[in-house]
Amino acid sequence: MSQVAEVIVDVPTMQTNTPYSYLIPAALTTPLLPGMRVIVPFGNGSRKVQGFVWQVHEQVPTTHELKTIDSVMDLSPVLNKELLAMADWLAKTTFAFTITVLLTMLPNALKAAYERWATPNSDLDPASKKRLFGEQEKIELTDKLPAAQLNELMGLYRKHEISVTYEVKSKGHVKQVTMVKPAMSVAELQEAKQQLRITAVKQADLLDYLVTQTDLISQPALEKTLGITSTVIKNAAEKGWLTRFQAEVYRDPLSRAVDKTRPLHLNEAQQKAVSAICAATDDHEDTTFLLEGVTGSGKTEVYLQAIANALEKGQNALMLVPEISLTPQIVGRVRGRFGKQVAVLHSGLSAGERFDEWRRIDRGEARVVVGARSAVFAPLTNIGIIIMDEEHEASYKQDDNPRYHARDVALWRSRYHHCPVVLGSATPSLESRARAQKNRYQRLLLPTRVNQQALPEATIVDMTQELQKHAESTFSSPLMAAVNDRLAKGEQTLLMLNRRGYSSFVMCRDCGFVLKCPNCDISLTLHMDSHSMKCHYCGHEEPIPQICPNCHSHHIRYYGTGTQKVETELKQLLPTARILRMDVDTTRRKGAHERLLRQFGNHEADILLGTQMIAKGLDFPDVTLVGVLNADTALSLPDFRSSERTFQLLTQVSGRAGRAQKPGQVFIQTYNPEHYAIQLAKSQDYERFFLTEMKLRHQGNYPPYYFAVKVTASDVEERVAAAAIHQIAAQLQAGMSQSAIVLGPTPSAIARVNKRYYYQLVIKYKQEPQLSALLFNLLNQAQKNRKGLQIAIDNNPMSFM
DNA sequence: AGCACGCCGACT
DNA sequence: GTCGGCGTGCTC
Repeated sequence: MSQVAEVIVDVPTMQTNTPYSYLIPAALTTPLLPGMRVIVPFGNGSRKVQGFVWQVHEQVPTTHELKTIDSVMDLSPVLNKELLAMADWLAKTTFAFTITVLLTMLPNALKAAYERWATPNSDLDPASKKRLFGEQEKIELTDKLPAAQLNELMGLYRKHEISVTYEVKSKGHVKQVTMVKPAMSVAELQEAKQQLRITAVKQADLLDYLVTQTDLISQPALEKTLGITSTVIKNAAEKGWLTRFQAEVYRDPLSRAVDKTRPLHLNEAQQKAVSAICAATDDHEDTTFLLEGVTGSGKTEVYLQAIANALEKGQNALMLVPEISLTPQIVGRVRGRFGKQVAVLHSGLSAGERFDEWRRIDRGEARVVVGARSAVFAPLTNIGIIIMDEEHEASYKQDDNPRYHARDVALWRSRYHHCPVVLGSATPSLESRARAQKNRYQRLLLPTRVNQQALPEATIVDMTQELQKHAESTFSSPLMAAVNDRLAKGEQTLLMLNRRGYSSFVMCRDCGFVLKCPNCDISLTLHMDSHSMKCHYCGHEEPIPQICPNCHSHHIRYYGTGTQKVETELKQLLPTARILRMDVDTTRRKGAHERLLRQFGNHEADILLGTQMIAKGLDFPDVTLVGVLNADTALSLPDFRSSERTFQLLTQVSGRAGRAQKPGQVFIQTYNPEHYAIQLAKSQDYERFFLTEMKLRHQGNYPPYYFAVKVTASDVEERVAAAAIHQIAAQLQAGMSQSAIVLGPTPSAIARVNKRYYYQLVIKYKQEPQLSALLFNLLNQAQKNRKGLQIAIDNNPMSFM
């Protein structure tokens, strides 16, 4: 009896979201295993797609003929058993297609690149052939081809006058380098040297080198060390002195040497935490620890020692860090401790570098993985510990399909590997803290800073008062006095602004007209660096208006506050201060982030002005002052998590002050000085915040008391989106129990993005066994509607907006 | 997704 | 009468 492979094909639709059966080619030399990539014929004609082998089993009788796998792309599976099982689970819980999940787990380099090529048949008339193909034998059918030409070619294809072939390629390439090794004995080489003409200096150098060096060396490296050209080496190869061959190399994203670090001495609380975690690793228990430690309490050292223990026991470690704080500082500390066994995965890597790091993990050459959200899918085996730093960070949730939360995946893997998970934070998410309360998680506390330094003293500045005292300014007088004081002392200041861009919008003072994006429901943002107005959602760009397009007045002005504007204002107030600005615009280029931090660390600037990204994980000993310019921005958002976000951000950024010997000071400028999130952030009282916020969540039936699902419908026609969401609401209401609450339907907070209208609803529920099936049913129906209506389901959304 | 099939309007 | 528009259904 022959075998059949069940294949998940790379066609992300609801109808094809199931394995398809294929015959296995008889000529296969290696066994076909689940997790291998294959190329299969799919659909009519000769269309070929990439697929993943899901299962292999004995053939059973079927109603229709099976096609045969075209070719196998891998010698060994790119996805192991664990990752395949996880993909199945993740597709079900996030309402995503299995293929989408599988592709998310792999580096981009392993995704398929599809090509379609057209070749003329013999009965194509010569004139058309000349016109369409010119001198070429075949042309590629891409979207870039003019539509008319593409249509004509497809017409000819239907008439069988041309053929279309499909090619499926792997995007990534294994980097190869030419290696050189001596091919003669020392005596023979010396003999060869005797034969040289006296002027052949370079050849003599090369021979000298070959005589002494028996190790392998790459050709580029050899050329560089000896100062010779490739011609010399080529000639040498022809003369038989040396042989050249291709070898695989890794692109090393961290070529800089890192200083070795040694384990630090632990205080009592740290020691207790490390012991508890190590015991769980040693006993193979899937305990979840919530490591709650104030900023500067030495959480990283706890992580490192827990990782060291797992490595000693022959197990591997996974460490997740938010993208924003995946700074050279953190990576350096891990690399300094564990050296070359560390692989790093983050968005700053090129596709090739990412692929190489992934392969090092896959082959077991890297035993510690440090990375952002998607690193949770690293192909590590035998995991002994999983760490998730800053577990409350919203960036752990992916905001497009599959809408997974890295924390959920980490917990799944911990159950699979029977290993502990450490969720670390100074300000845990309410969900996690509530689970610790119920003893589902084990709580570990680090109550004091390692340097015995008191937490910084925080002052709330009431900006409504400031506004009355003097003209509108971003900076209050107490904050400016403090900044001046640091400048005089030669200490450093962090200033955080809750936004980006120069100013949030442009408004006409005469008629109130605000310049908006033509595609989206959002005002355009002024960017001084490019002298243009940009839409942060669709990327639309247009010139800055000089006169109001509505009433033609010249009184069109900038409103709101952005980092660029604040920087200009700050430079006027403090002409001598050296200011560094760090936001999305100044850190877009690769390595810019790192460079800015190094400059600040080297004391090349007095003030670091930035957005949220300066709040996380930075550790500069000379920073003694932190100013939050606008604490409110997030508070005014109509979302159940806005207080939590504000509290977390303020607490995080306050922790940046006074990390070393000098005491720190914090100023929080706000228009809501009495708000509990701001008051409790001032006193750094996480416990009171937790209790207060939990009470409100309880009253409002919000998570973590209720589960939530957000459903969004979008269409180019507003009516279609609105009608769809109302129909969905009715359908869901009918299928759920009385206790489920539906919020909406309403237009989304940004009701139009990229010429599409968005409508949404949120379901809050305690227990709805039918809901999952209802939602899948919804997706199934939506798929039938081909006119462009899109339905998105976000399980456990990070926000209701 | 991508392709074929099938049923209706404007043309050699 | 046909060419080709796109609405509908299927892909092992």
